[in-house]
Amino acid sequence: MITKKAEYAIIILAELASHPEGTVITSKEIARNRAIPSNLVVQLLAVLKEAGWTTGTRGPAGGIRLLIDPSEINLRQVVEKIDGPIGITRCLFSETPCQNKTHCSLRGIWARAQQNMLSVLEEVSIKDLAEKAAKDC
Amino acid sequence: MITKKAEYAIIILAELASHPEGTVITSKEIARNRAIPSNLVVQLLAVLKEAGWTTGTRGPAGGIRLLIDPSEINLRQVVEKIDGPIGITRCLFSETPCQNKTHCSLRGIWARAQQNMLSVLEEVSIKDLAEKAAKDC
DNA sequence: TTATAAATAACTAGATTGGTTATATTATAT
DNA sequence: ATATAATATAACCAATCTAGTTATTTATAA
Repeated sequence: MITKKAEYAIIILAELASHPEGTVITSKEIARNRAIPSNLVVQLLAVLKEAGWTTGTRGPAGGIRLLIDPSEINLRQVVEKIDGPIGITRCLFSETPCQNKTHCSLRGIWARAQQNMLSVLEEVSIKDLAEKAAKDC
Repeated sequence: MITKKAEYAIIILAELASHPEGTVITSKEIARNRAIPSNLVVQLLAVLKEAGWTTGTRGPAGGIRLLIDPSEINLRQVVEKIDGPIGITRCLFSETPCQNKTHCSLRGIWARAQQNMLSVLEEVSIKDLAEKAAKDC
């Protein structure tokens, strides 16, 4: 399952993308605007920073800003950065397929099902999402 | 995530489907043939029976057999019978979409991704799987 | 130098997963 | 009849994962 943390990370990036370039926003503002527990925002920003997507300046008037073009990050990338590799079954995590003949046939089906799902997430960028949200309201 | 139990249930049904009609196979034989813990096979058969897909006769010379045409059961049905409703995110389980504007936009994307995955599982029946496995070996 | 903000790290309750263990029930071969 | 082979049912458990919380440290603008 895609975790709530991954979903939060996407929302955080969308929030950052929807802010004017050159300006910063504090982690607390993000938390308030999006109703995410403040400490979780901080925790997730650490990972987003490690990915090279965001950066923060400390102290008064400090805050977070995007480092990259939001059209360059897709949802799959964010989910995998937060949750690690995606696998709809445990089977798809193991390197070697198992011996069982039915099981091996299943592996291909799981892989196809998963790829169908991932292709949707790959198609949608943070920018798409931020624009879509703005249009909805 | 689709659990190992659901995967086992699919394998059990495929094993049953690959046996000559009219004959039975014991739960222990299924366990041995497919390398599934024997007690888990029993546990899962209880659910498959409840679904109306299998039945068992007790006593010596007893065993399990399919009650329905294996082309009539698809993988999604089995997974949902064992694991309950499938949801790639927690969001898709809640009835009402949340207030957050980005979040609500996300919901539709999750739903599309999930449906793309499920359609693969819906396309494949237990019969398909049993035949595919036989051909592979 | 002090308030403010990010950054880092460690901890936790509750749920889920993948089983195991124990016991009951039933049908049939002898 | 009765021992036995088989299904059936229920309760339990350790390990892992999830969604957080708590505490501490570091940097910087005023």
